[in-house]
Amino acid sequence: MPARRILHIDLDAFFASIEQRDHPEYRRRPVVVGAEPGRRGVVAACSYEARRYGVHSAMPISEAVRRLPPETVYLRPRIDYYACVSREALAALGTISPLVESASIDEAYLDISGLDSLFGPPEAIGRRAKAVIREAVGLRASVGIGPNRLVAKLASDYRKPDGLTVVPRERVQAFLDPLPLTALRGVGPKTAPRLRQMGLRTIADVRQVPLLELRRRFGHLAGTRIYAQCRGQADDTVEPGRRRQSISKEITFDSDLCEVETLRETLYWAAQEVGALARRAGRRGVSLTLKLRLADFTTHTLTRSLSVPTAEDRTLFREAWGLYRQSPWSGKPLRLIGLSLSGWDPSDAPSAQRELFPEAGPEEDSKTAKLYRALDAVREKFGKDALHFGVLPAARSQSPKRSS
DNA sequence: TCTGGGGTCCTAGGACCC
DNA sequence: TCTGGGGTCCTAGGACCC
Repeated sequence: MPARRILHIDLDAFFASIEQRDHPEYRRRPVVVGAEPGRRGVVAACSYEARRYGVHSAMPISEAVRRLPPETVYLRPRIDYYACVSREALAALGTISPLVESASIDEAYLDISGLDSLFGPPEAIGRRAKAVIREAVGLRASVGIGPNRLVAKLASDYRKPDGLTVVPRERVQAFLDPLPLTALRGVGPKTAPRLRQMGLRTIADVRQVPLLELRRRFGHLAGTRIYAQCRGQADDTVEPGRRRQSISKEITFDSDLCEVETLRETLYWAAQEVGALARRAGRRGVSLTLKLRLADFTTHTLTRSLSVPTAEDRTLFREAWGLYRQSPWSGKPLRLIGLSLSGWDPSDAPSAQRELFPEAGPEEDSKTAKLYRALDAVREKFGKDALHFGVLPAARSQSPKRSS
């Protein structure tokens, strides 16, 4: 197997940048996309102007409001629209390599092994990736190139926004060594303090710890993975066809809720949403998980294996409601309720699916994106309630079960 | 500070079977 | 009246990521 070369591309401040692209008047102003100020929730994304005030994604919206100046623009996310833009960008990357894997709505990995003869050295391929994104969707991106996914990802993080970093194989250890240990994949808010307590700060420090010691402290797999990553060893494969393992819908109430009828309606709404998404993906699942978060933020899940795979709203609701009623938390005030479907029926073969439920192609996405922009223009001109598409389906119209 | 919503993957215990 | 060992499935919880 010849050595691989992986490119990671990350669209800078994705949600906020799309809004600034579409609304010139938002440019050079702090833009926050996320929860509505005054309600429960967090920042989903923010512009670089907002980051200057110490605001970052996942920060409670209340804290962001405290820090940001009055000219800040607060927007609710338009995820479906951003997903269209994401697919347009992904399609553009397909002109560089056929091996493109979407890692999230704003990131992708490309296998660019052996493309030098076509496009030149890695730097040239990196510049080309940024250029095709710019041309296709008018957004800036940061690119990292390395011998595997870990190094490519850390390289794209290295210089932002609009960065390009290439780490050749022989420079990997020197690149990794000074980075903080939180750069390791799988080292988060729980594991990082435990490593720091061992007197470790950087990846070079963690590299001094023996394999068995890491396994003993963090478990076999996690320990093995930390050990390998410190040495620049990581997954170097790109899987273009990865499909999701589960489909879920959840909602946090504005204030904790224990009113049974509202809970029932919310759960029915969630079942409809999950069912519709599953049917659109051509999937039926056998594993249904109900998620409950109590007033004190403790979270519980209850799973039921169904006898027959399903994507049917009423079945999903019936089973989920049954789980809720027999759970020890039934009747307690809830902060969040959610529903998830997984365990896909293997007979729902992806090939058959694509015929039944074609994924939106680049053309449809570009058309949809244009439609969104046209609708926005109308709203801007005639007010945001100018577009009203008749009667909403009953359960959906009740969907924002956020008690005020 | 007071903590969204969408996911992935891992661990561990118990049931069950041979 | 004492009780192995291994494999697999199911379930709950937890850590992490964007």
